[in-house]
Amino acid sequence: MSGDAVRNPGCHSWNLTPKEAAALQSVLAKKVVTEGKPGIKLVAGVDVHPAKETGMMQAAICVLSYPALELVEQKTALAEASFPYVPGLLSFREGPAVLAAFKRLKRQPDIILFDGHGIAHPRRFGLASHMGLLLDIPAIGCAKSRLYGSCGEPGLHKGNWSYLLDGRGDIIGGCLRTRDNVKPLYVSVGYKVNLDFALNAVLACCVKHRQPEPLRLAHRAAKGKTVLNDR
DNA sequence: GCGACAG
DNA sequence: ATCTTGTCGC
Repeated sequence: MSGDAVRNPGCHSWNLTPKEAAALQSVLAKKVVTEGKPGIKLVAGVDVHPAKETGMMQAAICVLSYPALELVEQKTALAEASFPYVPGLLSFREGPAVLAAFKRLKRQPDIILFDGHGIAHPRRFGLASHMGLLLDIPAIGCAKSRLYGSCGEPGLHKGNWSYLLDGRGDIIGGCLRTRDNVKPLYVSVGYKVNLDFALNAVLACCVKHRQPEPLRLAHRAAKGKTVLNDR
C-alpha cells in the first residue's frame, strides 16, 4: 500500500487496488474512537445514488433539527464512480461523493447517519467509520442488511434489539427493530459514539417508517427528488 | 474447496 | 444498487 494513502486518507483519488484498499482500512481502523455521547441539535442523513449511464455517484445530505426532525438544510454533489462495488469496500466507491457534498454544507451536524455499517465490518472500518474519521464528526452505521457478524432475531416490536457479534464474540453492533413487524436495521458505532447511544438516536429518528427520517430524506434527495432547495 | 457478501 | 405488476395492509 502506498504510504501516501495513509498520510493523506482524505484523498479519495486513491488509485488503489481492492487489496490495497483493504489494507488501508486495517490501518485506519486503529484511529476509530468507539465511545461518546454527543449533544445533538442537528442530525444528518447521507445517501448515495448511482446515476444511470453517467458513471457518476450522486450524494445527498439532509440536516434535520433534533429531536423535532425538521429539515433545515440539504446539499447534493456528484463524483465519479472511480471504484467498483466490492462488499467491504463501499466507502471507496461512495466516499468521494459524500465528501464533496459535505464541503457544500453550511451547518455542521452533531451526528451523521449512514446507509451502511460502521465497525460491523470485517476490518471494523465500514462507511460510517471511514467518513466519521475523515470528517471528525460522530457517525452511526445504519444498514438494511448484514455484512459481518451474527445475531439472534430481535423481538417483533419497535425498540427490540439483539447484539451483533463478531467471530470472537465481541459486540460490533445491534440488530434493531425500528417498526413493529418489519425487517430490523443493523446499527453500529461509526465514530465517536457509544452503541447504546447510537441505538437510541436511531430509534428517536424513526417516527413512522423503518428507516430513520434523515436517511429517508437523503435517499429521496440522492435519487433526484427535491425535498428542499439545495441553495 | 465452498459459501457469504453494506450499496 | 437495479430489473419489475400486482397486491396486501395501514
